[in-house]
Amino acid sequence: MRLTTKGRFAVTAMIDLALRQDSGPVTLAAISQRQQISLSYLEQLFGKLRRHNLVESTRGPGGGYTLGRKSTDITVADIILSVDEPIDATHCGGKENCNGGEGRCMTHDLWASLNSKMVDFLDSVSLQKLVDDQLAKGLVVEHKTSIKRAILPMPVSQPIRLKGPNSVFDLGNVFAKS
Amino acid sequence: MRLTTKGRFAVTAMIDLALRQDSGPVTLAAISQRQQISLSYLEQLFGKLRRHNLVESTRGPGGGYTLGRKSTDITVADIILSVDEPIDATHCGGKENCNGGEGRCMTHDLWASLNSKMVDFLDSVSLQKLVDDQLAKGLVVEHKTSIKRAILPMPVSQPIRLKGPNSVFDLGNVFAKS
DNA sequence: TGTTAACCCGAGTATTTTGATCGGGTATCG
DNA sequence: CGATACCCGATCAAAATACTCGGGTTAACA
Repeated sequence: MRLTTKGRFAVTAMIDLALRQDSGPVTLAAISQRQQISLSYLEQLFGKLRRHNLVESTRGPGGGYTLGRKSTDITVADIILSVDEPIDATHCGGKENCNGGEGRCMTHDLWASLNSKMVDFLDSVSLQKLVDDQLAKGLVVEHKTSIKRAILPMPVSQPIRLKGPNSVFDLGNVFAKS
Repeated sequence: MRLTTKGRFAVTAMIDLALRQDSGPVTLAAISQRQQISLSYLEQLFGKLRRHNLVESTRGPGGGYTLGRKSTDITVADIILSVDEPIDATHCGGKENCNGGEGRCMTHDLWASLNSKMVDFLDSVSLQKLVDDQLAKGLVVEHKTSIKRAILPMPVSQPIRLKGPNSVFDLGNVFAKS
């Protein structure tokens, strides 16, 4: 399990999607605008999310993405594991001198257990929970105004890269009550 | 909060230290050998750990590191936050268009709360707990054989880089019980 | 039928982080 | 003094991150 902004972007996008999918498929272009995430980057992330069945896609005009299953059945762990695709690397690679004599490489089971606890935790938070949190905080969702196909030119606001791989979780209020 | 192998290295090294500090200061060279982490990298990590008062250093021959406080009073969160030194970056940097109209940037409080839950969790696991886990798993600690200063030449086994930034948490058994 | 909206996808890029190396310090024990 | 060990900064290769580009394919609609 890895925690980076990559996962954060994915979770943010999924919340945006969950908030709006009732009025039909949501386009990545729309999410890109609202959440200030580059369109192409979203495409990469949603490619993974789709391959993990967390979202379904509809092609062609009026298309977009919808959730692959109920938002109560999608967890933060699902999302993060989909995009991070970590797969192993235990530094000792499960190889030779991992077990011998002087008890080296405590790393293996140590992190396996700590990691599984992390996953358990993130698995206990559903997408719906996060959506509810947002709604509780007063976020107002504008539903698409009636018509299937709104032909607004959409003045493309380019998401600006603030800093490079800012693989960072906000730590501003670590000790604040959630 | 970020979870990478950097934090894992730090935690691993701290466990090693906690396991052996009773017989006096533990040298980084020794940890480097046992845990297969490059000496210079350890120096960087322990520099940060020392600045955060998690460890104390003794210079000169016979010197090394000891814990800065009881292992029951050091948590995994302490260690990871020390070396990762993340500090912010909310993509919108708390700047302008974060609040306006259509409720953009849910990211802020969303991740603040999720993050603080993560920290709460990692803060609930003490270094002593991890040490106990290791001991329970049958790890045997060889204490330094009596004398203060053992003058063994220490055949320097170079830690081999297996792959680059393998910033990865083992995911082998995500669904295994801890 | 053709245009257009949208997904799709792989190749390529700049920046940052990672993990390590090097080269020099400084404190301290004997 | 001299060895041990902490200290520290500069530098580096490899990788991951965040993003761009350029071209697809699918499908609604006129």
